[in-house]
Amino acid sequence: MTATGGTSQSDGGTERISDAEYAVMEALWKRSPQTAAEVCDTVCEERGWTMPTVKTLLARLVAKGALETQPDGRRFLYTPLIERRAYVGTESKRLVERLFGGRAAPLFAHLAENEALTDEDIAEIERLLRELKK
Amino acid sequence: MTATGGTSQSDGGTERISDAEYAVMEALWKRSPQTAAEVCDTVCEERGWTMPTVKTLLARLVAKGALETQPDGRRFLYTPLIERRAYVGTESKRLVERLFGGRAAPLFAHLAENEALTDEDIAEIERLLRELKK
DNA sequence: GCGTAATGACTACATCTGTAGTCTGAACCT
DNA sequence: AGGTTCAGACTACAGATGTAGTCATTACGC
Repeated sequence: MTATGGTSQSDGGTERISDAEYAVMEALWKRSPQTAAEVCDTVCEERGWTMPTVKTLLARLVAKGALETQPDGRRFLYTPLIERRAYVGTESKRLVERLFGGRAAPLFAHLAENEALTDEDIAEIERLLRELKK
Repeated sequence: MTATGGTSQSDGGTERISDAEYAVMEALWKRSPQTAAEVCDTVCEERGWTMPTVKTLLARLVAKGALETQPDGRRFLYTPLIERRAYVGTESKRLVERLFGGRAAPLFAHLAENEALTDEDIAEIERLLRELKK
């Protein structure tokens, strides 16, 4: 289960989560279970969507195995079946594989060159490097 | 001009370069100008494509403004109009924006946690950090 | 000069994605 | 019990993407 493409990832599926679907997942990673209406309250204004869109995306995510449903009266409560950290890790690695031949340092170099690193980032990365060397 | 999505990037277009298109761009970043046949020699076996596929992708990239053509007899020589480093930088930043709220350190943390960093990567990152602090 | 082959132009079709509309039935409310 | 509303199920459609086929023209080779 990965986003936006066609590479095999997990759970026997070849689907990825698209950008729009990801927005829905984010809402549910932040707080779940939620109903479709609640998800819409969270994302519709910000994304300019209406309920039909959210319902479609939810249904697709269920079909992809990314969400599970619990009946709650006449509606469903939606819950993620994949962890955000897993998804984020997969997407990160995919980018590194695709654009940097699997090596993280060139990615880092690009971010550094484009001033995408704050002082805080740098401090934190240094800390992580120290831990890595243990 | 960015890949796989719908966000505005440069040259007045809203198109992104898809995965398949990216493979074609990679061939031309490595060596250009090239004819369609030459590109196919480079990518067709590895990707399991045939000439019509390559020709379509080339035409789409031209339409997207990512490639330019020089007539050479009855065929074109294709040349990238965007630099690999620009594209790679854009995609890197996009991932960071999308999944990490614009902060690079969490991305780094994810890669580190998933053992995506080699000793060489670490050494190189440390070197880059030293330069950044100058 | 003639025949051939290469290649761009154009088309095809399936799938995915983005966004939304319609309908029906059952839960909900009075 | 009856009326209403909500939400899932289903549909729609456009654009993007992946992969490939067909055709016509002209460059190329002999």
